[in-house]
Amino acid sequence: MSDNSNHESSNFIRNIIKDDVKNKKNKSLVHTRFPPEPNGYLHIGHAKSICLNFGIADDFKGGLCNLRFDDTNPAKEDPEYTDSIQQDVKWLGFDWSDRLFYASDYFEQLFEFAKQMITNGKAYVDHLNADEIRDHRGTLTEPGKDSPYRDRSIEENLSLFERMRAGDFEEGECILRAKIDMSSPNINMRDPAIYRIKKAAHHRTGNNWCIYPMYDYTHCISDALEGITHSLCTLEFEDHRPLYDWFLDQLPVTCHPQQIEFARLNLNYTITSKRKLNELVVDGSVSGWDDPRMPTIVGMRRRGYTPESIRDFCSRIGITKNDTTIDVGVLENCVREDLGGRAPRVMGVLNPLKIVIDNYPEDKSEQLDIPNHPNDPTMGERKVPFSKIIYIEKDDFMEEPSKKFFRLAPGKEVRLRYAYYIICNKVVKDDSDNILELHCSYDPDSKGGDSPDGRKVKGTLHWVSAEHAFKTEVRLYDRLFDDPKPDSNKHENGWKDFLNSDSIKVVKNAFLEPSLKSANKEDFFQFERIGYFCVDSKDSDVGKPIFNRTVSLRDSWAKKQK
RNA sequence: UGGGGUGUAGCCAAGCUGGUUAAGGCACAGGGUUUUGAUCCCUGCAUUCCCAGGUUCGAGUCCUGGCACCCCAGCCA
Repeated sequence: MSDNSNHESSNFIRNIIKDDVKNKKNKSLVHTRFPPEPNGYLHIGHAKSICLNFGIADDFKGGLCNLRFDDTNPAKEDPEYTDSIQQDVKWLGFDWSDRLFYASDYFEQLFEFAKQMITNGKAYVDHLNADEIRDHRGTLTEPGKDSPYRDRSIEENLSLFERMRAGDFEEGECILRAKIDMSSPNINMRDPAIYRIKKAAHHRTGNNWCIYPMYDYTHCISDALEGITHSLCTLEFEDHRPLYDWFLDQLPVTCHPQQIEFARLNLNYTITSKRKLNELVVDGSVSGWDDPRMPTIVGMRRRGYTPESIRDFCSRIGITKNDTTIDVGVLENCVREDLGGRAPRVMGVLNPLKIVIDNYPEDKSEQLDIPNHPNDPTMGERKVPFSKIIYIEKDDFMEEPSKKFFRLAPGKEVRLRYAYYIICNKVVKDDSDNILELHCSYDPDSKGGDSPDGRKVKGTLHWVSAEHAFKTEVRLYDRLFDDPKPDSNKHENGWKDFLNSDSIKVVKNAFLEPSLKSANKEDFFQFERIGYFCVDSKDSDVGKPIFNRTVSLRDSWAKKQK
């Protein structure tokens, strides 16, 4: 199996950690965490973070990585997501062992810490409403103003905060805020909210709470409580770092993790925004979070991407603070490379053209022994039936070929892969000039695809015996968007205008070699000369697999045609 | 116009405390092998590191000054 994930190239975060280990910081321990909010499905951008966090833990002796759900907003979170996230991380090949945590596990502790902050004069209950708070916050260039409630006594704050917990106030009536500095040039430091009232049931704590802690307050404490050494997050949290450090400095925690930020993943022709992906699901643009066109982990899995290929991708793109956009071609190349080495080869005709081999006996058929992989004999062979009537791909025939076309044409000889040489003698058409079938003759001496006289044929075509063909549905997927930046452009009607109308083409009756009838869900193959396909995990039945195209083969001929 | 970041090829990205011909991958272009126009294998692809000055025997790496782009004004994360 190909797997480069253990041979990460250096990046600035690894370098920092390497130094920390060398300098015996944190007793030379490395402990990271992957902290998703369970409010949606994981996507390729999360894979980058997962590979970074778990990858680093794997690379350093004794390193650990926790899985922690950042579940502080009951309005948006759901067990559907905690389940899928765990499956996805596992499927990607990572293991959090017994270290599965929830921020909600810390609610009681978080509450106690908040009371301590009040006691220390570092937090207060503010009765300004949301609009007033915004007005008091100031702007990017102007300082904010203190709330009139900022100097309430410790006793009053304590009692008010207890009453918030007890449910004495309505949502929006008041919040607990940190008392820092309303004139800080960093807006995050202008007395940020710590607790807000939300009378909503939480997926784990039920109705135990009607106040919920905010991210900035919860995250750093959760990290500290778990003994995290390096807290890796994306760039937009960079100016939250002073707050992260401030909270930990106020509290009696013995661990103070180092937050390090890196750039999130952007892919061209792709959208990675939970909100927008959700919109596609809700409005029916795709069939669900696991639609094979989605950049979600479940979607990519169903499309035929392997964990190995995704990990390889993540290691190739690197980790920096540069705001960059990766070419999806890199991703596609990663699956091709992985599957190229280990996908069994098979033959299937998607767009059939009938061929009658005139000199092949009427009722004869034979079982040819065909290797499952041209470059890897250990993958064995299979039997593929051959007979008088076969199908080839329509594109593989041209009545009036250009000089560079070396597939089948009238009077031309080609090889049927692993079978025989055939030569085209006659083109049969209907009244409106459509080609109905081709009549060819074969060379019995060329069995297997070689002729004893050593004559060369340039073209080799895949084929399927008509009477033996297994007919099933094949789906040809393409990019979901046809614009490289569907996200950023201010197109009149928004990003959905860039949805690619050809992102799925369904071939209802593809003609596949019969061995494919017994393929199982998630099995992958290379359909020779076409691309990589996998058995759809949802819509397939035993004996009736349906195939999804993961990615096409590189096609320099098609490229030349343009 | 406040604060925080980033600028190395078409797209990513190494480049440790300044030292030699500026890694590697993707893409692209040529050539070879080939029973997949696939794979594989060669070869080419930044006199130059956002720009301008400066320090130095020597700068992508240090200094100064510009410029460009990204993020921040949720009781979201």
